[in-house]
Amino acid sequence: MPHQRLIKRLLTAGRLSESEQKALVGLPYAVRNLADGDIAVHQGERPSACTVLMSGFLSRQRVISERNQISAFYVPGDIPDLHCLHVPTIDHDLCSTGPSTIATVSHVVLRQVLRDFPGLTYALWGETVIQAAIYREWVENLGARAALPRVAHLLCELSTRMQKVGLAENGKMNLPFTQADFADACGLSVVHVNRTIQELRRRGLIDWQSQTLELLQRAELEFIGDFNEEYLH
Amino acid sequence: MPHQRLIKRLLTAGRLSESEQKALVGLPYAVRNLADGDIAVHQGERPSACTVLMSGFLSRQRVISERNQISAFYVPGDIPDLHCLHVPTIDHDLCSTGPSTIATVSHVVLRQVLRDFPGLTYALWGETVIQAAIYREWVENLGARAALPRVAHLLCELSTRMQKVGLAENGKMNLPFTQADFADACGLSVVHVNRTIQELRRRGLIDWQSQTLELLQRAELEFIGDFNEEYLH
DNA sequence: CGCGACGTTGACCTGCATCAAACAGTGTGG
DNA sequence: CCACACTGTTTGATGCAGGTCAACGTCGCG
Repeated sequence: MPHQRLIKRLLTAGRLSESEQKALVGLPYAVRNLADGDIAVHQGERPSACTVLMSGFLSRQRVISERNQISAFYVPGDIPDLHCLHVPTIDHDLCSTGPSTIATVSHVVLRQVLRDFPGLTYALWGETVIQAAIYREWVENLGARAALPRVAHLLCELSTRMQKVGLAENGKMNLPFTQADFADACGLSVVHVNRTIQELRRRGLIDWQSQTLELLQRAELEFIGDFNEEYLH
Repeated sequence: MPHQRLIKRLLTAGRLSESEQKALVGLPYAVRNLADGDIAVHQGERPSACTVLMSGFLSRQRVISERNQISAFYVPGDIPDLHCLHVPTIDHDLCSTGPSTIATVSHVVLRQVLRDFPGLTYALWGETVIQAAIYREWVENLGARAALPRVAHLLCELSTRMQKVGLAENGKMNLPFTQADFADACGLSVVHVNRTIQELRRRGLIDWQSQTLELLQRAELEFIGDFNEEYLH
């Protein structure tokens, strides 16, 4: 299995033994490069392998009442279709935002390793637990927050997750998302997202241009977005 | 561990072996009865046991920007704080809606059994996977649907989940929820939920009075709410 | 009988959607 | 090197779904 980000996280989170680490690292995988807009996994597919995002971004999306709703963003190290080990079909598209690289790990092989190393099963379960916590936050974000805090919260979340895999420094990172992506994720219109972002800029909270996002005043953003990073640990 | 609903579901879903079943059934637990509004687990707690809902309903809630946002409903057989095996603190209140009965199973004991029976670990991971799928649906529901389909979708989900644990027949079930609960879950105001429900009644789709909900025209409700029950399997 | 929780109704208001058009940046072909 | 097409951002005008406020109805309960 592709090491780097994922493994690093599992190591800190799951406290894997030597042999478990080796088994994980030794998993065979195939690499695939995706261009912006490419779909890694299609809605309705019954994948026979798990996808590990190695670089770039994927978004989980589906058309709901004529809107394209994004229900998750994935950063390097994430395994967006991990749940397919349990549930045969995936009911969303996993779409590359900007270019990305993914690794696929066969279910059959992975299942065998999980049987041999129960500690790995537990660790991957932990990954699902974190993803679930993120969904919960999104539910609250969409259900209870107005546009400005909603966008602020999402910015904080992305920044924190990128930081955790070493892809952001001081809240500065490369983000190939368009405002339309944010609109789809936040359940807002493009126009309103645009105005919201301008407001954040006007207040001197963010600098976002040419695919580079910088959070200029983290604390203030967290305050506005009512953000507490604990759920991401 | 308390049998009934939960075990039945795990058995069908996870294909447990004889010994795993026995281990699960043999888990010691304590029972607690809750009244309407009682809080089973408080936000910020670091529970040392998992909660299995045996009868009644729990809702996961937290105050977000001065609104009480509900991010999940739990029906008998669910384990609302299962993730606390992985993450120490729970960041929501688990609140009883109507009277309910819960069983608590010590983390220490549970962890030991999971070590001894890896198949159980896998099966409980599957529970987390389903919960995550439900969150995803809620994200989409809140992000993309107007009030009427949003409420319709939630009704369909609750009905299906109740049916799966044998607590609904022909879409008829006991539901102690108030319209305010639905408002908190759907991110709508009480007033608007009221009008939405009246619209559903007017169309002859539901009958909901004195804590009894009946879906009169399942197919039409599913159509309106764009509901597909597959994610609950 | 009175109180409190819940449901219902009407009037009014607003945050965000929608529509439309212009602008800026970037890649492509002639 | 320019014309243009295309994608993404920005701005303005207008509309509406759903929020808010306020009051009343209704039922169960101490």
